[in-house]
Amino acid sequence: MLTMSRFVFESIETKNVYLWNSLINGYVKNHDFDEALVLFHEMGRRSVVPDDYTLATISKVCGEVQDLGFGKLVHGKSIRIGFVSDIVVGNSVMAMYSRCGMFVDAMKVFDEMPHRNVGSFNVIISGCAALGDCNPTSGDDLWKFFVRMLSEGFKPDAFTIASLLPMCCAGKWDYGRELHCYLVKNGLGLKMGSDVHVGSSLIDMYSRNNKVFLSRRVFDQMESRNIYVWTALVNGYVQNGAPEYALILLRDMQMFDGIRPNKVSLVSVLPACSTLAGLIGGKQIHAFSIKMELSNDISLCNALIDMYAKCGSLDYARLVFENDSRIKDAISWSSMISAYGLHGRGEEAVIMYYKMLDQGIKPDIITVVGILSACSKSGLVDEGIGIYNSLMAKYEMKPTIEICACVVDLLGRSGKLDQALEFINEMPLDPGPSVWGSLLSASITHGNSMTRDLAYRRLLELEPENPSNYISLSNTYASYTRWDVVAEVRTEMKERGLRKVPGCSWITISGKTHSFLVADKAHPSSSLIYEMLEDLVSIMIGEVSADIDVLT
DNA sequence: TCTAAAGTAT
Repeated sequence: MLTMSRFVFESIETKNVYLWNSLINGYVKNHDFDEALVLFHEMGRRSVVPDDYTLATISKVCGEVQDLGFGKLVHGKSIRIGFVSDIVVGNSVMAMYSRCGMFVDAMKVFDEMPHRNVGSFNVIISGCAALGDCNPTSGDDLWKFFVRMLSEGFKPDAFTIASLLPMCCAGKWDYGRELHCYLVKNGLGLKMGSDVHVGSSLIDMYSRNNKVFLSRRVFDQMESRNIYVWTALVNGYVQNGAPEYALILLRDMQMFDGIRPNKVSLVSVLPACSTLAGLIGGKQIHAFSIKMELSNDISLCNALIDMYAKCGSLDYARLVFENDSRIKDAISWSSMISAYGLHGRGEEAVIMYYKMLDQGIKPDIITVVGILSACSKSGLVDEGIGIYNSLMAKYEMKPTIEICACVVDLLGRSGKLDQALEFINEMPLDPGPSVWGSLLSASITHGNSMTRDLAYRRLLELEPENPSNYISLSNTYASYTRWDVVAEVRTEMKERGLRKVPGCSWITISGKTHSFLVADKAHPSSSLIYEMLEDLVSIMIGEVSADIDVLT
């Protein structure tokens, strides 16, 4: 179609600005931004003066390709030609600055606009939301900006609400339901026009607030769904601990809507396979990605490495890392380091870590957590501490609470509880539950009642509503037959109305899933299972010379 | 002509 347009365009001798605009627009619609820019230059060479339509479109293109330099030139041209007071040109210029990471300049344009429309506010709101913080004007927050929009008589539309929804996160903004309400009352999106943008934003908002049943309700109410909507719900189920529903949904999107999962859908669903420890499901996703010719995609490979490692197959994880992912980023290396750590192969994790540095890839916080926990699990205390110190010195990395918890775990696990406590006292951040939790489990392992009781005290202060802390405390005293303390703790829990959902583990054999609670004897093969467990424990504590045949 | 959506690594 576009080549036809081009043919007609070339055949006309005197081309006015409208002709140029429509051809440029054609390329933009086809995402051929480079060709649109080439045409704009050509237009300039032929001394055709751009109008408001041209400038708005080209500004957008500069934003899309993140060419700030040229974007500024277009902004200047708009000022010279006198279109800068045009609302759409102004909005477009703001969007360009915002997409090029110059939010402050976008705000400046906004402040200087003589006239605005809803879109002007929307550009600022979405740009600000993309930054992840709420600071459109100094001292003002995004909500105040939204209130300003209302007070100036502008009516929020579906764009406005869809940009505000991602800011509604537990602990940040609690306006999610109100915004949803506004949409319903004003007939924006959903049932009326089945707006897939609004729908996927709502689904995502409810999922992030741990209300996936509300995500589902939004999903069911929609009249039509696209891949964004389906994937948002798949991800919602994965993030909310319902991996089986995520897998069902992946099938349904193809069966009912004929929508093929893309790379984002597959990356979203892979952690579901890990949670279910379903190597077969994970392999099916892998096979599907090969069919879709996505198997060399970096983010998909990273998700596959993680899935294989968590499903127990270090070999497959390594194969994907070595053969499939041709380009490797920090996530690829971090995933592989964590994979070795997870399998108790600390030395190999350390080798990977140094290889990563050799490749010139900068470790991030996730890498550090991965390598430190790998060292910890394998008892490589000196290596771990060495890496920690070099990172803080060489890379000027600031320790996070997670990294500190890893260091405490590293020292504590190997019995250096005094050093761990010293580290906690000297760490630059307030030690949180994860830090005290690490000290606690190390203290229990090594039988140090002093650090243990200190950790319990801190944990109960920090999270008086977390039932796990009380259960752990009760179990500890039960092991000393201090039933008086146990009763006291249980009473405290009851008074606070706390209940702990018992943990369980499961395994799927030939399509049948067997699940087990603590001290569970309900399984028909229970006695056989416990016999095997005893054998395994004997091997681990070295009473029996390790004979691998016993295990296979 | 401008403005909006889904993802992976502790």
